Amino acid sequence: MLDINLIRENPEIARAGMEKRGMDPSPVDEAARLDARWREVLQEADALKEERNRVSKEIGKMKDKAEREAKIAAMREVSDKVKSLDEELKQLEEDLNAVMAIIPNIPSDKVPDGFTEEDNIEVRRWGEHPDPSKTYQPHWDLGPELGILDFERGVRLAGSRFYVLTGLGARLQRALIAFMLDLHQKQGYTEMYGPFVVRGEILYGAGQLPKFKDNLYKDHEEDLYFLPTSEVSLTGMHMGEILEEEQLPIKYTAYSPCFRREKMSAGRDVRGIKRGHQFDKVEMYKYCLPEESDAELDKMIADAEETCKLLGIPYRVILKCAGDTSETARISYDLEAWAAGCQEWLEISSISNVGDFQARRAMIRYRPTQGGSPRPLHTLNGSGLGLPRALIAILENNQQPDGSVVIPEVLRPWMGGVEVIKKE
RNA sequence: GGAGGGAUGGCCGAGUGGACGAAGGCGUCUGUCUUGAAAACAGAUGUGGGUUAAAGCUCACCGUGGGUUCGAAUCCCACUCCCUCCGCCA
Repeated sequence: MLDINLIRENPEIARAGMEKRGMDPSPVDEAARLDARWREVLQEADALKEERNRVSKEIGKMKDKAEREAKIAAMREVSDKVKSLDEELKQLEEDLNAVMAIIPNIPSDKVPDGFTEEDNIEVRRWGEHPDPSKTYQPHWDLGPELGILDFERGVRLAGSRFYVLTGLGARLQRALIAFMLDLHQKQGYTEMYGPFVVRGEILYGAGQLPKFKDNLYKDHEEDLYFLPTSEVSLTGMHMGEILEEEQLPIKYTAYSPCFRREKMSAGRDVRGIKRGHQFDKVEMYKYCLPEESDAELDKMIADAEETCKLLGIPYRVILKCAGDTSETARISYDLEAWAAGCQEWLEISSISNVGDFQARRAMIRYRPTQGGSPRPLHTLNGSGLGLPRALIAILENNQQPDGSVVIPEVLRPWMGGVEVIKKE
């Protein structure tokens, strides 16, 4: 949610932001129009309420019966007018909120122009690629051969885009989760574990609703949705709160499964475990002062990179172009892991500075130490990392000529002495 | 699932139709006093919106949403959450 004052005073900035993303900027004008009308009606209603409040107090003290009755009759009329104006206001507010909810965040100046992946910029690379002269099996062949991945049973249980990790496959994923959570704690994040379902208002605050309604799983009778990412619950954690400046920055890490209907990517990435309806993720999240969010973003990118480095996953850092940046973000960097089997770069982490966009929407503010009224703070989120794609990178890149897979050193404490996953 | 009790400001807590944005206490801040601190005393101390150059004026907010009324923290309805007891259950 943008600041309504921006729409009032500098609508051209919001318009330019939408245009940079390749969107039609007319919602900005619509918002400005609704807001102007809203203020007009509000002033009218407030004036009548002032009169009603004032006269009603007088009525309470009146002795003269006739005069009293006359005033009551007059105020009855005023009240009727107030009622109809309030209804109009409510409608205007709903309309305005609906429009404001679809206006995206303004991309930072650092975000390159462009609308597709082609326009993203590679910032840097790290790591040795597996020998390109050799062939590596994609994980959808390798996994079942090693007996650690079962697609048929996933489909039996829940349909397409579901799979089962079996034996050492499940254990490897658990090792990754434990490793990442421990690492993020060392990096200064507090581990959180919360509900995997949340109320609609929490999703709204995080900017998932109304836009991604069709991508969410929902309980059939309660107002509860399955998390599409724990970013949602980490945003909701302090919804409506006023934090003290001294508390900032707050840094959280959380593991959760993520549930996505993937309606918008029907038919894409259907092979393997790259894009399931359910996947696990370890998330990093920060609440910080506005003036510190750029520096905190750089640190978070470094934290995600460290995760890849320790796992020995070769990656590149991508700065996303305006059209490819998520609507809640001012700027997003992706870490893409090289997967030697399917021969592609896989988005393994996406790290964003959201600015005050979610904070404004979720009403998360801080009180400056200097005093003064509460201000919206900044939030950042990043995956650290997505589990299926980390698994893919490890399985495919660490393949040996005999088809076995070497387990990264850092994961072995959780693998019960297993160093290599071999065919039985 | 059944029965009952409750939700008020940073916290505790009073308030059952008009002088209540809300007593009192705690906390916090400022001042007086003091070498300094404590104590005591005095004052201040919510959030959001509109308007305004500013001061100010004004509207809304007592869990949420509706309703009754000239007027609602207070009365009515629905919902949410919390607590206690009973039942059931991982």
